[in-house]
Amino acid sequence: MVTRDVKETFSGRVGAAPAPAALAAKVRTLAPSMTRSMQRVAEAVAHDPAGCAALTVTGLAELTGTSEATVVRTARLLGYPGYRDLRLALAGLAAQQQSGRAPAITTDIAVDDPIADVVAKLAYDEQQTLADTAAGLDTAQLGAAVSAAAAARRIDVYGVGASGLVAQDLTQKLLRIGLIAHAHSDPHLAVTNAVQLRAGDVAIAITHSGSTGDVIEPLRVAFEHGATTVAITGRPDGAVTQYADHILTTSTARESELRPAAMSSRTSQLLVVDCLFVGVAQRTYETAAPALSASYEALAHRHRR
Amino acid sequence: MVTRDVKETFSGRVGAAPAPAALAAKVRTLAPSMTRSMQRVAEAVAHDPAGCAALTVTGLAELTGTSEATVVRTARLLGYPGYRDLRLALAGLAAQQQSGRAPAITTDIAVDDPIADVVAKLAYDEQQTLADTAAGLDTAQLGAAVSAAAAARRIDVYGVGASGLVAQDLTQKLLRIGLIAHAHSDPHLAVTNAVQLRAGDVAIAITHSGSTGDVIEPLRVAFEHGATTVAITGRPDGAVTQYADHILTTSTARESELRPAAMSSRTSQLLVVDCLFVGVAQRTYETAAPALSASYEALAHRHRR
DNA sequence: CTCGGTATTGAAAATACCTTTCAATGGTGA
DNA sequence: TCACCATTGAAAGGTATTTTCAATACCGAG
Repeated sequence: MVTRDVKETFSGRVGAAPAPAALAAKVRTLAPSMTRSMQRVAEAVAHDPAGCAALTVTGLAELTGTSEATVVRTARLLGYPGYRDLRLALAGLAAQQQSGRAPAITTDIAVDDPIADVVAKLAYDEQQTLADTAAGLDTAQLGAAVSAAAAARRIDVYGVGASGLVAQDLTQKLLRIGLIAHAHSDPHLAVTNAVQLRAGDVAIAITHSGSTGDVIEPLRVAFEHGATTVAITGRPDGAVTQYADHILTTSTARESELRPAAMSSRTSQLLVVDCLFVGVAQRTYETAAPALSASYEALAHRHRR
Repeated sequence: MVTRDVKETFSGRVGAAPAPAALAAKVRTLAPSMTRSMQRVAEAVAHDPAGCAALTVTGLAELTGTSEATVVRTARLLGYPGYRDLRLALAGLAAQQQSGRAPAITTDIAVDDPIADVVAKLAYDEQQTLADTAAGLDTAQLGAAVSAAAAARRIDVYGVGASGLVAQDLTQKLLRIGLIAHAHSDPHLAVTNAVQLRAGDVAIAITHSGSTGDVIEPLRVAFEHGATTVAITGRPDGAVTQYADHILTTSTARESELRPAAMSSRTSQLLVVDCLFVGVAQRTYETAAPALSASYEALAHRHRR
């Protein structure tokens, strides 16, 4: 193998598209994978886009008590070629906020919140999660995943815990349009099934943390057997992505004591899965449409009895 | 008299404030006082703000067939300290223009919609569903259900098909805070378990149509054995409600060929289930909080290995 | 038509800003 | 405790921007 010197330049670049309005979401998504100083920079940027847009690298470095190098690294991690471009995006964001809507302040759910507040806050947060996810989703990656799935001989989906339910949701729907799909939440069975996959098949791993071994292992096997692999994860830098041909990023809303991460990650994952499904249904419309109405009929009879 | 060299720097500055969105107007106002080359630059800027924002001084100078100096002079005339700041304003303007354009999300998803539209429409629809659900949820009923569940000896949840996943989601979370909860999607097992229930237990049926026999039957049995029964349904007039002490209504968003009802009903059901969960977690905070952090710890270790 | 003066312009120097390198540091696991 | 790797910022190295300045175009008067 040829070893090549890689400039630090592109090493950290994770997100594909420079996000316009999805910046705050992206910061949250990538925050866990950032170093402390980078987090400080990211926080400053997310907290006051307009203010930061007015600063030079040096200024922002001073403000956050870090160095220019760190600022540039952060900009790279957020998906921009350099600080200059991050700054431009920031200016855009600032303009949007100012002209547009409210900055959306979310208070956490407290133990003594009345139930009506709980409903309002949860609904708001999940709406926010949806918006963030949609904004941060790389449509090129999604399109590629859709194409692969639509043409697949067979689709295996891996997910454990809360993600397991999302995996089942996806397969339920894919089955409805006549595709061959399986959800595996048992890691052993997942691996033994993964060895059956070959080129033209598709394997999809769903993991919020991006580091769930039980899900990575079957994806690795599928990858090595030549299947097209897709990762749906909240951590585009996670271990799972090294075996993923296509990466679909879910957004990470902040969690709190009473609102576990599983809640918003699930919302985000489901949206991605829905998009994937509709995309596949579009591509296979000829067969999908009659299959859908057939299953609809079948259920209608079941209810009527 | 002392003659001093005056830098060209501030000579041309005319406008007082850097214009945010009124840039095109400013260009027109100042055009007559501009030299020919400056007019070319101003015209380019007014014509395609987004495009120019992507260019460096040198780029814009080349594009307009002028020099960097002229570009800077034009920026100054427009009221900015230099080209850098004009460029930032341009980026902001571009972002505003773009966001102002409505994505035409009112329409249904069509077979030939590009994938980006699919994402936007789905996200929008699900957001709408959430808002509708939150607005239509009866907090009194929800509060009653929460009280019952928080005090329950045991909680059984019934759901089949897509609702089965929601049932599992709920039980997963309730288990996490130390409650005893089971999800049943097998109607036979559901009924045989329902006969075990008695006063102080809670049975929850989840059905979008409100008429799913497989779910109604176990709820009826639970009801007759004295358990407190809850129905989560999109049809508050459905058959399921006759055995329900508390009714939680989910919203019914319109469906289309490519977007089956299961999609938005699931979103709606999940919100209701989340509210129920958080409510219960609040009431049982003493035991729920340590249980939540314990399960968090357990998972963290699993990922770290 | 020619000349002197002024306005306009761009090439190139100077500067500010951004990016990269690299050595020092601090934390982590063996 | 030691060796190692990740993290960090100082400073070197490049670009982009700004300024200078000389060349040129323009204009009105003689």
